[in-house]
Amino acid sequence: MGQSDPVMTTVCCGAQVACDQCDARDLAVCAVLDEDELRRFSAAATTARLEAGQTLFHEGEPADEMFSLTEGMIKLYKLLQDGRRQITGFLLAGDFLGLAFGRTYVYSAEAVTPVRLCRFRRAAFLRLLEEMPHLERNLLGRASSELAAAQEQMLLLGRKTARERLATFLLTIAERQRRTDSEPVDLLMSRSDIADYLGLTIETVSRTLSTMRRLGAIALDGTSRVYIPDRNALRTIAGVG
Amino acid sequence: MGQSDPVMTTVCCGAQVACDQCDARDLAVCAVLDEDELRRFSAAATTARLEAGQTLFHEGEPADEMFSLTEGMIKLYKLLQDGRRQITGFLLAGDFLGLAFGRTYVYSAEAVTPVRLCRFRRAAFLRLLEEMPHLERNLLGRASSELAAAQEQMLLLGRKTARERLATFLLTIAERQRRTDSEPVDLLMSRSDIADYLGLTIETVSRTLSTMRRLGAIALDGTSRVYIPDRNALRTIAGVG
DNA sequence: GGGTCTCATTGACCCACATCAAGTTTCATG
DNA sequence: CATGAAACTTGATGTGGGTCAATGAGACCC
Repeated sequence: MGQSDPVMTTVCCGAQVACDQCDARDLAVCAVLDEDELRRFSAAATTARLEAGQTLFHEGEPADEMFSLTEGMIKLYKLLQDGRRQITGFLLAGDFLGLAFGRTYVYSAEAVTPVRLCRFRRAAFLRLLEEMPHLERNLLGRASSELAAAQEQMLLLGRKTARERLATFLLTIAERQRRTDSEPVDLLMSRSDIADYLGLTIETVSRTLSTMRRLGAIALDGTSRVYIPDRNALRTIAGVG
Repeated sequence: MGQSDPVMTTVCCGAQVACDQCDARDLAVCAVLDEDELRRFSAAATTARLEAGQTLFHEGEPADEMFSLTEGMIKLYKLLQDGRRQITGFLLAGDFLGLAFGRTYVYSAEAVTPVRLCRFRRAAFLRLLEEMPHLERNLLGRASSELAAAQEQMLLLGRKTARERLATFLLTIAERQRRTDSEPVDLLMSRSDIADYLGLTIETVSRTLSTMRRLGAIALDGTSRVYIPDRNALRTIAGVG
């Protein structure tokens, strides 16, 4: 999947208008900019779209663009030469990706669903960063929470059982989607993505979900809709975290 | 280990002098400051010392101090309630820790060797951050590399075998210590720390090191001195990475 | 120099999860 | 609505690394 080139729809101008209508307007880095800053910011941006399965960039490629995700879901992953894959994160609207002070990307990025992004030339973005201290502070805050999430994930990968991993994963998704206890969550990604995110195989993911269903901890509607009748019960299974 | 309170040796003034003699002067965040900035910076700092095994802070405590490590090694870790532990990193001179925009520390920090640190009140540090854009950029750069390291570690924890984990670990240490191929590296930390960093048990760490010794990939001098005769051979075992 | 404490190594056995192999469901397409 | 492919589930079996237990090796102290 995703070996074709990304579809880059460049919007010539009218970026200001686009920002007003943007789903991520209050979530993304641009939320901290004033009107004038936003104008300069959006002038430096073009927009891009990808279909599900398309690759935005590969680990090791020169990192000369940075992105702000405005719609859809993107997964970040790293590969070993024999094809073993570790997904290091799923990004949603408002998330920033591609920040690299080194020369190359340190992970690959691929669309899980159709996505829209704002796209910046690296040099242009770094210039904006110098001009706008808010922006830098916001990115530092983002990096700092991402780091905390990464450490949480290390705890999961290094020390949790399969059942604890799945429970933790479902709770995290439920919180990100801000669903109440009775509303279902939408996984969006495949079993294979979940497995590669949790350091398991698809079979173990499937079996563990089935067991949790049998125990009444979750209910499944189709393959990607999950009901969590009692979040605290799941928290117990997750080993809190 | 490390349940006693940290020993905080507050140096009343003379911080400027201390900076001149500091091992980490060119490695730490202060490396980017000019003379005047450094004066203000060091005025806001006190110094602290910890013995091996002492705890600097615990996960969940209010994060009202931040630290720059100037000497020795500190480990960061997270715990599950039943005591399972994941070490998320080992810090050396020049590393910064405790940066938290949230209210509490997201990990615990404990001295592996005797350490010295510069210590800042959170509010004072954040004020310095506003005044000194270099500083903020430097921290963003640090956060960004830490994030890359964290993702590399997720790949290790989620997808590598015990042998690959150990090989990767030894190579990383060898690079951090900038040893030539023939010089030995010093582990400093215990088998239990290594195990909790690599998501293994002490027995597996020990067995795997013994196997690697038998294969000639490494030689051991005592328990913590490791010779790596051919780093490329180890790289092959590590699955490059 | 012997005692003891901690840490590391080694061995025997076990189990959670991986692997291999069928099915089964879902969904796109004519 | 039939058809095929891809994704998912389930079952049978294997195994890497965990668990439990014993032994060895330093370090420190009297």
